[in-house]
Amino acid sequence: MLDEDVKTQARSHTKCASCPVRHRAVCARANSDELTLLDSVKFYKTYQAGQTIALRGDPLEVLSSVVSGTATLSQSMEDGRTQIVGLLLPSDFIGRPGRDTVAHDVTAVTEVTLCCFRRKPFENLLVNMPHVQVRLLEMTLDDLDAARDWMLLLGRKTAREKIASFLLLIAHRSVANAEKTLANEVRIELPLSRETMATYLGLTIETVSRQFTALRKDGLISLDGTRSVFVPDVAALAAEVGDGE
Amino acid sequence: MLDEDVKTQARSHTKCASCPVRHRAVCARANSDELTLLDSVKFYKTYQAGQTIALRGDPLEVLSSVVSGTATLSQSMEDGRTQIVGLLLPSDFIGRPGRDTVAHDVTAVTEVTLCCFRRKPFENLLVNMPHVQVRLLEMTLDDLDAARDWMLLLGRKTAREKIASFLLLIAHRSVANAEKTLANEVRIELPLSRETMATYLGLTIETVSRQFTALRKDGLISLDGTRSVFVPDVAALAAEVGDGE
DNA sequence: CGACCGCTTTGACAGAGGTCAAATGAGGTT
DNA sequence: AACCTCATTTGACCTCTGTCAAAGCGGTCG
Repeated sequence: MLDEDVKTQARSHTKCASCPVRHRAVCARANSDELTLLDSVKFYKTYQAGQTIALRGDPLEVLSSVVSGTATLSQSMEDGRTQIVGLLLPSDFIGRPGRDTVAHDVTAVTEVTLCCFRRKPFENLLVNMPHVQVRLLEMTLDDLDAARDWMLLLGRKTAREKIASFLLLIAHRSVANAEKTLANEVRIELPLSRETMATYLGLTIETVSRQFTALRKDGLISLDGTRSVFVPDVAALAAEVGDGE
Repeated sequence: MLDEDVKTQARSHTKCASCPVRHRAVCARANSDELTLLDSVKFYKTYQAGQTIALRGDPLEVLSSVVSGTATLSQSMEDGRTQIVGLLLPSDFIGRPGRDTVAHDVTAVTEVTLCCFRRKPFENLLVNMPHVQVRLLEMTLDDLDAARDWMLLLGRKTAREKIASFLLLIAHRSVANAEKTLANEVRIELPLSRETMATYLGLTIETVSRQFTALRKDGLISLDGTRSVFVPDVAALAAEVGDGE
């Protein structure tokens, strides 16, 4: 994990106190003692858009939290078919204490900054950081719920429902810091290209594009450029996802 | 969770020492102190095939391990479309410490016996059972990996690949107790009906049935009745799943 | 033994989404 | 402004899987 090509990386330290994900990441409920421990061993690392962060099967030497940017977890078949199995947005955790191999490919889709910990020291510190331990289990359970929700999407939803679900997912996650409820109209900045969305939604790029066009023609969204989506009526879009919420 | 309709249930105690899942379940690495704790609070509960064990949104009052039988975790949409998001086989854990609501519908597909713990007492004991705590995180991570593997199957695999993957999954899980490697030929007893398989694989029952027929015509499997599958050449079937393993 | 019931298989057909190919558009660069 | 590149959109067509319907099969129960 985390190759050593220094040309494309940057390292630096930032005080946890001023960290943008301080209250949502694995350290969310750490007390000041725990925070001091973490602060002493962490280091930052930045990856450029498109860069591979880790490959399945690599020795797992570094665990990290996403501080800024977007990355994906993906799984591929021999013939190249690929499915994104997780979106990594700021505050998400990468890697598993207790595992010694990377389970899925990790790729930066925008410039990504990670707050990294070497695995062994982190595991050793963990016994002295009960709040971090609990938070880690909690985040893992959240990831599991998210994965299972996505299974319903992949197995049963139509292309239109998939796109609507995705737009609302991004809308929710991007306001997660601020208010928890969505306004009646929202502007969404998509962190993913059409192709990456397709890989996440179990579709092809053409189908994604056609569904964007269809939603636009139906007045459910309007586009400003290709990455900026305006939703004039969130409830109307939510009615397209098919399930209760 | 765990409704109180006594007509369809049975309760009893069994010593952990003689438990068939003692070395694979959440108690796998419990020491004798921890085991004594668990033993003192656990109780067994049996559900009939087809019975609902818990529904999404129910208050989560009981956590449990599957001792025998097969159950499913599933998620449904308003219009009835349903996706099974997890198979629960012996040794699997149901429920999440720290959550107060059931996240997915749980249904018995065969007669199922659970080893149950009331949630609050279990959570309190957990701080005194570090080995159980670690095992729980480990099992949750395994579940997460399994869910993500399934996302690849649901999003990208063809019907034939899905069936082949499923057969090999069941083959592996049913010998998990004994040897870890699969012989070159295997007999598989399916715990699921065609319909339940379809719900798990993101297919319809007709497609599942057609793929069984196709695999049989291609000599990759033979059927004895409808639930017993003989695989004469495991490697040949494995070549049909599409991915590395 | 024969009727019945639920599960499974098979058939005919339709449609959603994939494939292949070309056109359009949006950013950069010179 | 003209050009280049790459992402996106659109079009035409095809195929896999879903839908609807009927037939087959295996138990069970009178």
